[in-house]
Amino acid sequence: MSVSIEDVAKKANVSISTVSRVVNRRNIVNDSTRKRVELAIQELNYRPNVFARGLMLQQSNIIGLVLPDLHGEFYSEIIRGANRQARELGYQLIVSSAGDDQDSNSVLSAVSDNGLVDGIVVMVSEIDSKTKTTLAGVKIPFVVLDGNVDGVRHDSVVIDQRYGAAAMVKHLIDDCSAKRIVFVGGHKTNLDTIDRLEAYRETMHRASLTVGPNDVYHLDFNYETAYDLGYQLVDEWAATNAFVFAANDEMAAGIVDAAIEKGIAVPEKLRVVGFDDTRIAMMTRPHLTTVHVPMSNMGASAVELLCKRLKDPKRSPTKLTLHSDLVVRESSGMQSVLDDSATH
Amino acid sequence: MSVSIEDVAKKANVSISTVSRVVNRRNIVNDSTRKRVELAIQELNYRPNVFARGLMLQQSNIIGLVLPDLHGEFYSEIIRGANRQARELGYQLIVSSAGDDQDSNSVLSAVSDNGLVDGIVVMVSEIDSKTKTTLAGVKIPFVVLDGNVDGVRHDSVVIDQRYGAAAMVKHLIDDCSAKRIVFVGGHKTNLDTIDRLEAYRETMHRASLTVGPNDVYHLDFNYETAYDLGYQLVDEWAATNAFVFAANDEMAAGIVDAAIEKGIAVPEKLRVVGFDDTRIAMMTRPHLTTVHVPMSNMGASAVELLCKRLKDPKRSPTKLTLHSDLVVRESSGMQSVLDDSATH
DNA sequence: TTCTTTATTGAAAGCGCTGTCAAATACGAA
DNA sequence: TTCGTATTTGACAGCGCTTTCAATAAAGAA
Repeated sequence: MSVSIEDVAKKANVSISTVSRVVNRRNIVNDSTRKRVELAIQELNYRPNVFARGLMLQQSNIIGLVLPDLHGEFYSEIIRGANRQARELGYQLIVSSAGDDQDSNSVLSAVSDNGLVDGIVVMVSEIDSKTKTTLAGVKIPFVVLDGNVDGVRHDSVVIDQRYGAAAMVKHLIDDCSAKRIVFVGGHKTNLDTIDRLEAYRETMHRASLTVGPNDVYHLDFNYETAYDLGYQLVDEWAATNAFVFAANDEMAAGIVDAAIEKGIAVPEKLRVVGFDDTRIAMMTRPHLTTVHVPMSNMGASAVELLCKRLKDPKRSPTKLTLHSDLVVRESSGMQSVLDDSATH
Repeated sequence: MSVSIEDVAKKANVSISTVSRVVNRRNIVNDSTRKRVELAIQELNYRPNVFARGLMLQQSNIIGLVLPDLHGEFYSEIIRGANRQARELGYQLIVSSAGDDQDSNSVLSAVSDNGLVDGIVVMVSEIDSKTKTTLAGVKIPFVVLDGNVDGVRHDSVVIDQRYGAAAMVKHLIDDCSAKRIVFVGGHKTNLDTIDRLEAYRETMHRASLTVGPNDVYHLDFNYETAYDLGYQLVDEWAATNAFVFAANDEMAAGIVDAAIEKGIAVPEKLRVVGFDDTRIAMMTRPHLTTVHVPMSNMGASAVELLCKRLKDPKRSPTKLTLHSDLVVRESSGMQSVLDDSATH
């Protein structure tokens, strides 16, 4: 069906070895022969069969990207960054979502065990022992995105979220005179939630502010649930002059909307801030004060790291830390000098 | 390195043929042998090498998804739907963005010519003769998403956007008493823009309303540019009691924000509506009246159609039309009875 | 008993490619 | 002339798998 190396060889009147050499720019092939072969390749529009090649070389130039979900701006940006970087380095990207129907472990092993991909970028939103076992059993290089798996050698790309979260809480306390801050996170076991929550607690503690029993909520990072929660509690929050620190922009937007729905002005009566600095932060009214997370860069860096390891399997495991930064906009109730640059 | 069929054969004390038969559930293998082989497979955690298999079978169970871009909610949802459906049907998905650095044609031929993918879902935002030529040269099955390429046999999934756009314009005229409607679209050559613009013109014409020389703008579907345009024109629009029909939610959000920034209340002083019904439509204040486009479903349907053709190469080309629907929310200035269901 | 028929298994070809090794050729040196 | 040394090319093994075809064993028919 497709044109094979043999067709080219016949057309150029050489052996398949010679064609292979021309294609792979291996040992020197005589100039005139090379030109003949190249012409034949072009005329037949020949492209080496990836399977035959993969079978010989034991590599595919494909890398896998396994995410907890594919939903929303956050993952979209990661995919985008990863895809761009992969192409740049000559790789194809296979995207998988772990959370859908099957558990992440089966997806992971399915992707890694059949030889299709040379390596994997995997993002784990929570690490249980099962995930750990699966990951430990993965025999091809992988880099963990936004997480760390103790006891298993691997590269990783992480965000210094604690810094960003602490900066945010500090901003609310120092610049906006917050006395009470309510934290709305994702699931209790979610890694990002844990980091951000801890930084929040620590910073509160350091400022001698208490975290009350009704000051921490665990939702699921979605707009709708945050809206529902907000709809119930927004009055109380406004009455007690509480600030709301949501662990992502979507939830912040949900709470903002709930407040406005109930006639509570943001930021005048209630201050709400988010996390991630997705496009949502700029599309909600008022614009969200948030913490910038370099999403696209995360994807790209993870791919880059993986490809480096693919090239040099015995380099020592690297942990790349990307920075998160406070972005002050309107929803925290303080028009800052930073605003201009943040608007960009 | 990896465990091969031979390892399994040795362990189970049979020939590789038998192992292959067990794996592929082919001819009946004796029960006791089968169990022995299955045990060996499990113990060794054997998975057939995709390259060897692909080489024999001439198929990979991988399909390609080529999109104009990977940015934002819209494409994110398409990827999500496509990915879910692909997995369900036993396929892997390779995602590529065409627009980034290289032109879509080179991406397309790169993806299709090396045998890696069994078929392609391709979304083209505009069709020039070059794209057409490339597409005509693709030798594997492909389905065109949200577009049609004359003269080339292929399946396609399209949205009846004209219907949705017309319904929107009618809504603005009939329910909201619009006399002037400004259309803000994407590039002039963009297929979606063309469809929506034409439906807009036609519906305006039918209602005996004129489309003035300053009533149509061509931007790029982005929030920022729409914000900028809005910032300049929002006063005039409000003064002339104009409605704004943006060709996607992002641009609508940008215009809404520009208006609010300038102290023009939406929808009281200016009415703005969007298109696509992305999550953005629910996250902007006021919530956007928009046209629902089944994004996730588009991805899923395209994949499904492709897989059907892969199974039965000689079925006649199918054109699947998905429906778009008006979703009335607040930004068009009319609280409708539909609102409840739309909020969902 | 001998011949068919059926169930089960193994041997081996080959998918398209890379890479090793040896063959063929050319050319200058001894 | 004969030999050594590059230079260039082709033959062929084999990557891990599927699949055809033949071999073997088991079981019934004649």
